[in-house]
Amino acid sequence: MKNSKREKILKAAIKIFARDGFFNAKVEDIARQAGVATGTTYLYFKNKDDLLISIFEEEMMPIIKSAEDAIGAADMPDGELRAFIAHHLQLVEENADMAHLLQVELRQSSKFLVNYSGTKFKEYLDLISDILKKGQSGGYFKEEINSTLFKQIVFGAVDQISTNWTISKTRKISLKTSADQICMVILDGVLKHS
Amino acid sequence: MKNSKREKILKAAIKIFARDGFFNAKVEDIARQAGVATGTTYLYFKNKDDLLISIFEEEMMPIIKSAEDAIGAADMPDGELRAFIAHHLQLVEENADMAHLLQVELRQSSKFLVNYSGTKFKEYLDLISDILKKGQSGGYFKEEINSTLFKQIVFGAVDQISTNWTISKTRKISLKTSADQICMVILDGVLKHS
Amino acid sequence: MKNSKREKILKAAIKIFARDGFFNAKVEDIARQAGVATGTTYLYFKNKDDLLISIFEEEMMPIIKSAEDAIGAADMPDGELRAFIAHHLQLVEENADMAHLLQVELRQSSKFLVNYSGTKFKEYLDLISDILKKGQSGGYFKEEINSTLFKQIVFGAVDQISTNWTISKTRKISLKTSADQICMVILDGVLKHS
Amino acid sequence: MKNSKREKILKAAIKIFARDGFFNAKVEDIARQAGVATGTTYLYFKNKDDLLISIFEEEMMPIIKSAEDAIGAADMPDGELRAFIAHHLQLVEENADMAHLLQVELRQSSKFLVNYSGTKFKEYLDLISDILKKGQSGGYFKEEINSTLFKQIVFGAVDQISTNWTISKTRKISLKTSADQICMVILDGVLKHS
DNA sequence: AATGAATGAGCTTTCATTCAT
DNA sequence: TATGAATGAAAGCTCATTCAT
Repeated sequence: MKNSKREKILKAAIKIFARDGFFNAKVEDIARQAGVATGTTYLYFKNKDDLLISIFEEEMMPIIKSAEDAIGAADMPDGELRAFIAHHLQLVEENADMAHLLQVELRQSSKFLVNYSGTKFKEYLDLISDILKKGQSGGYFKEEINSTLFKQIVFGAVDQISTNWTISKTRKISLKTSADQICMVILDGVLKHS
Repeated sequence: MKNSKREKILKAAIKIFARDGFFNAKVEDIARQAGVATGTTYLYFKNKDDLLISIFEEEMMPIIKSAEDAIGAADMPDGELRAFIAHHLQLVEENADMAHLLQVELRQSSKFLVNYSGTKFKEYLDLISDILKKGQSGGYFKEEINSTLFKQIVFGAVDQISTNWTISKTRKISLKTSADQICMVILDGVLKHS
Repeated sequence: MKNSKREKILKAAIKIFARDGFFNAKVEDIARQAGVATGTTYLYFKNKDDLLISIFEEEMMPIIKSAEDAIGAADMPDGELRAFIAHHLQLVEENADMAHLLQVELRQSSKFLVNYSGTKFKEYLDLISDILKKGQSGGYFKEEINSTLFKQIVFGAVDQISTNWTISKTRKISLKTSADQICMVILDGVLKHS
Repeated sequence: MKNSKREKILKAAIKIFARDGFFNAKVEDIARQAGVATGTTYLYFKNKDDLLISIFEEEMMPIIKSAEDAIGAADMPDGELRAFIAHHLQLVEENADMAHLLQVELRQSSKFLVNYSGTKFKEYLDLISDILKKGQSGGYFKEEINSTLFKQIVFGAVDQISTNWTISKTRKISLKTSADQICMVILDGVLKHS
């Protein structure tokens, strides 16, 4: 494996950034976690910032891909939305560290938000707007809903619940239940069938 | 005003934290912004962390109060929800620094999230669950929706849109339009009237 | 004394730079020598480079002044040249550290040489060309000698001997003797009276 | 060529040391310039210091030899001095990197000055004192001039002018003119024929 | 002999916090 | 109370040197 060391450092960074937060994380700790010397980190990454950026750039790819697959395997627009939401929450459950980074550290500094909202993260959010648009074309979803806002509403809701679940000690409400409830509200609304 | 100096430091901290982020903000800059000496900050606050904590503890109060007033002035459960959402987005527009802190810096470290999710911030979120519960009792809202999840869904959606609006340079979509769309989705859902 | 601390750090830097060389000198050692904490150095100087630059900018002034005085107290062009040379060598004897910096560290990097050859150091060298020009006007010195080259010849000779004297352990040849010999060669040449 | 690789590294070191200065020069850069791997450097040289030392020890030899030849080809003591000076300045012109090292980096640290003033560099300077002594024996040069000081005066003058010429961007005064003027001053002095 | 990835000691610089005034 | 100069621990990053291949 040529890039095994780089990969090891990246995985270690995810873990340490998630544990300590970007600013409190020490490069030395990341290196130790990866089983390499401090200087080795700088052979593969320009600096600490580059480490965080690389995580988002490189780790988003498989996430997007598997989300696409999940959506592709679903029937009907509402099924697709359910698939996206269920997939995201499952990801949070299986990969808590990466989820924490996406939720918490990505917001850390406007710098990152501005620079990277246009890249991989945007691609991910666009999966939601694509579902909406397709559903609108097919006559399933309301035409008057703006796709830019819709993707933020859905992601915001899912993300907030994920963040709380990650932090929560008791985890009384399962992510399965959460997924169902988010879908219910987003698809049908909170108002009783008028 | 006995505590005018303390208040000045607190306001300065909101501004500087919003501008630079908690970790990049320098206590010296906060003091300068407040028009006091660096050391004076430590007469009123234990340390830099305490400054951030105090902001949430003390600045949340009037926000909660005015949100309550806005809700109280509304008719019907759906009107209350509209009121909450509109109020929050208006707050973001009028008080961008504080909004940024709530959105970005509050998430900064799990430490803060864990310690303070149970205090003033929780009170704020509970305004949403109260609206839901009242609406459920009155027969307007679906009973099967969990209030803990609902408040997170609503806040997450509103917060995500606020964050994007704050960062966005163009601000093509007005917060007024955003409020309407959020209400539409949350109240009626995205699915066409079945 | 308001600037006593700054002055102490500057003096300490001269000593440590002279002892260890610019690159080997540690800021921590300079601070310790000055009797202050490491961080204090950065209250008065932007960085390590600024420390070296400040030495040249600020310590050259009194040197130039006292050289001017020595020249002013001398009779005749040849007396003025003798005065300059004797003064410089005396300076070397009395202030070995500063002399070392001028001789060795100033040459260190082209960066410094380029940036500072036009300032205080140039002023010092110009004392020599002024002596030449005055002597030429008075009919004492040969008109065909270029003043730009002359100042370099004289300074180069004096500087080389100073450097060797500073380094030399035995110091067999006194600086007094050296001054006489430099003057003899520069004024009359090595050739026997033709 | 058995030692072609060693020679390549040495030449590369001259170039890089001249370009960046000894302390700022990276061994990796030297290796790259030489077209070898970093580690290879350490097969031929003990460490970075040894590289600088070796340059002086080994590259001085041909310089001394060619200076000797130039002197040997000259007539009369004054011709020999002219030959030495002209040769040195020509060397500076043709081999700027090596000249820079001799002028700037050799002075860098007392360590090098102390350890190496007694070796090849001393041999080079002794060419000047030999010229003086021979001229004194032949009745051409003043007996009262000390040869140790004389060689420093001549080298100092030539070196200072070389250094300035190397750094100077305009190079208004040619090295040919410089050589003539140095000779004029050293041989006949600045004083008008008394 | 040659490689170049890996090492880790060591340095500059920052900044939250203290304390003499 | 208020000041702001001084502190010094702490961390990011560099690079001479090593060593497994």
